[in-house]
Amino acid sequence: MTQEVGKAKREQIVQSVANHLVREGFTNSGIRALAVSAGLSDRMLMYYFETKEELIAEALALLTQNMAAALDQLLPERQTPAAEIVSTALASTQNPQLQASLRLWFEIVGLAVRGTEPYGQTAKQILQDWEDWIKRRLRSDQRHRAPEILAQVEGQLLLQLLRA
Amino acid sequence: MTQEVGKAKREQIVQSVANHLVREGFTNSGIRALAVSAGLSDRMLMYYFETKEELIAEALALLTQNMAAALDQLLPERQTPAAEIVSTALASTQNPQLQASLRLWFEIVGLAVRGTEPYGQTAKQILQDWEDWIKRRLRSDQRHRAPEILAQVEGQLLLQLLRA
DNA sequence: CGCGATACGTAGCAAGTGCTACACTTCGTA
DNA sequence: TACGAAGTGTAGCACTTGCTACGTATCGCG
Repeated sequence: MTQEVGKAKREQIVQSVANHLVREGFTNSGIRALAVSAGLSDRMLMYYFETKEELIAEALALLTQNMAAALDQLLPERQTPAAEIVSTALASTQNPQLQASLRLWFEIVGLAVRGTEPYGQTAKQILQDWEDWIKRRLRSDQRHRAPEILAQVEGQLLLQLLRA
Repeated sequence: MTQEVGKAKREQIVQSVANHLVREGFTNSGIRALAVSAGLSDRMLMYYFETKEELIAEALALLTQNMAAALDQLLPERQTPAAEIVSTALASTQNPQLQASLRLWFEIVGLAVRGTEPYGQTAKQILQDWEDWIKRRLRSDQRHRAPEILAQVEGQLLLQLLRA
């Protein structure tokens, strides 16, 4: 079971690993590369985390939170027409930081479709966050359109990233 | 450079590898596993193909063709309202064979967003095939909507596969 | 002081990766 | 029938993967 020791250090490591994942993606993210990014030895990584999967899961959870927060900053929470929600979401590819996160998102999707954890759960959570974000900006009588709008956003983002 | 020998055998190997990829995805698709699926030794795989990348690229090219053919069978080539195009495309997740191909597609996307070849080129090609498929079914005055419809389809497929 | 928990370095293992060296047979053709 | 190309088996290399064994330094606390 996971130890309760070195909480502050753990959190700092998780933050470093999250940054690494956004920058590099999942290729070249072995424990040695992650350890370098976090400024310690791979030996220490396995000291603070029982398995690599545990480490990745925590980093992804952190990124999920950050992503949700970034979304909220993107557009104030008020009644907004669907078209504006879509165009605002699409504009996020202009921001290099957000674009890197989106690349990572589609990598997670690629892993999640095979059902491998923790990617499946992470993907569902992120999708839910997107949908909630959209719902909070739609007029109440429009909320049922959220999934359709989400699909439009995801599809357009995919096209934008692949056609770059 | 690639040799011109054993063309028939090569094609049969490529077919086997393509089937393997659809079934298994890219994880557990090392040359040894691919060799077993193709019914020969990994040694022979490297005899017919200079690198693994060459083999994968050819298998993906074959799958791209097959996918385009499968799409054409899905809906006859005639003027069709956008909504029907979308719903027909979405119904493809009901067919297990097509669903497996779609999973692979999103895996390819995950690799392509980092620009790693041959996935980037393959992804662009498949996207183009989808778009052409849609265009051929739209009234001429509706063709400009093809990218938007494609986005809707891709987004809905993503949601369907992830929420399963 | 002494002792146990926390923290860390060095080295390495077992399995898997793409790929290769070398020896051998089988075969079509001249 | 001889000879070179095509085809194949056995073994292994160099490297990366996640993870571990073992020893030691440091620290708070009784």
